Amino acid sequence: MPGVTIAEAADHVGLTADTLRYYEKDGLLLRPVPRDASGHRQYGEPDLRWIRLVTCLRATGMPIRDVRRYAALVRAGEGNEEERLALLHAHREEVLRRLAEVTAHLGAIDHKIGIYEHRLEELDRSA
Amino acid sequence: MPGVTIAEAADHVGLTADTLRYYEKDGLLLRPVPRDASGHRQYGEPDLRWIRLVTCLRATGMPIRDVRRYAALVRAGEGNEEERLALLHAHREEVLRRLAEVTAHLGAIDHKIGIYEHRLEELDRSA
DNA sequence: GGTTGACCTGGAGCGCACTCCAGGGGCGAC
DNA sequence: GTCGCCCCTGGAGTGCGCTCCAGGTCAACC
Repeated sequence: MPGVTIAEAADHVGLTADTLRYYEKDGLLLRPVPRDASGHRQYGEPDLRWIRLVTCLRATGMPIRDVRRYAALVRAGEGNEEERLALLHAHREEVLRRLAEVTAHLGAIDHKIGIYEHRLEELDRSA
Repeated sequence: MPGVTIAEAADHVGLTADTLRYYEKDGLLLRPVPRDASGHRQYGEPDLRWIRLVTCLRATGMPIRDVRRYAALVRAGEGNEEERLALLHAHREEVLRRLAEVTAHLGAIDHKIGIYEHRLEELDRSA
């Protein structure tokens, strides 16, 4: 048994079967997922590993089209490592930028929360 | 001059005029923005302050519908502070959850970057 | 008084990332 | 052999959050 079904794969990586088919059709995977005799997909460990990396990229906000570009680079084989690295670096910078932005805005919200808490305390005391 | 034009307001808060109109129509603001004699919107300082808070909420990923709920609470006036606070708290928790998730996934990507950097160094040395 | 430019409205359109569906095939259990 | 279940495909539909557009008003400037 060299692979798992799409339902099992979905379960392992935390996506739905529909999403896995969509990713494959959209060129996000390194190869067409192998099939068994009746045409059902059989995900091997390498497929799952790659999909887990894809979910890391997606979960950090990389757009589908960039994942596709990255997959294309890996698919093209050795020799473009600089390009892959540049893509990952650019993404990393973008993620850090967004983390900083969210953190800053969260600070403002925390401030607001503090104000409400203070106000409610006052009400409590005066009650 | 008790207010600024929509273009100026958009500029101040970092949104577009279209988005400001959309927010207003969608119930994200505390009140219909006041108009001048010819029907043009005039944003006052309170409007701008509120919109800045809205952008904080949006920038941290709060869905439009939750911003609308929050706006409705504030519009309803005093007496529902606990509810507002609960909403903000829930959002805060959600943001922290997402920050942690992104940070974790970013770690995996950093690891990948490290691998490529190492590999490229090796290539350099052997060249 | 004609032109320009900013604003108005209602509503259509768009990009993204899925998500769902109809219609059909294969296979093991009873 | 038929029931139930999982899988297949191509394509349509969905939700979100804007973004754009046509057609019109108004004030200012030349």
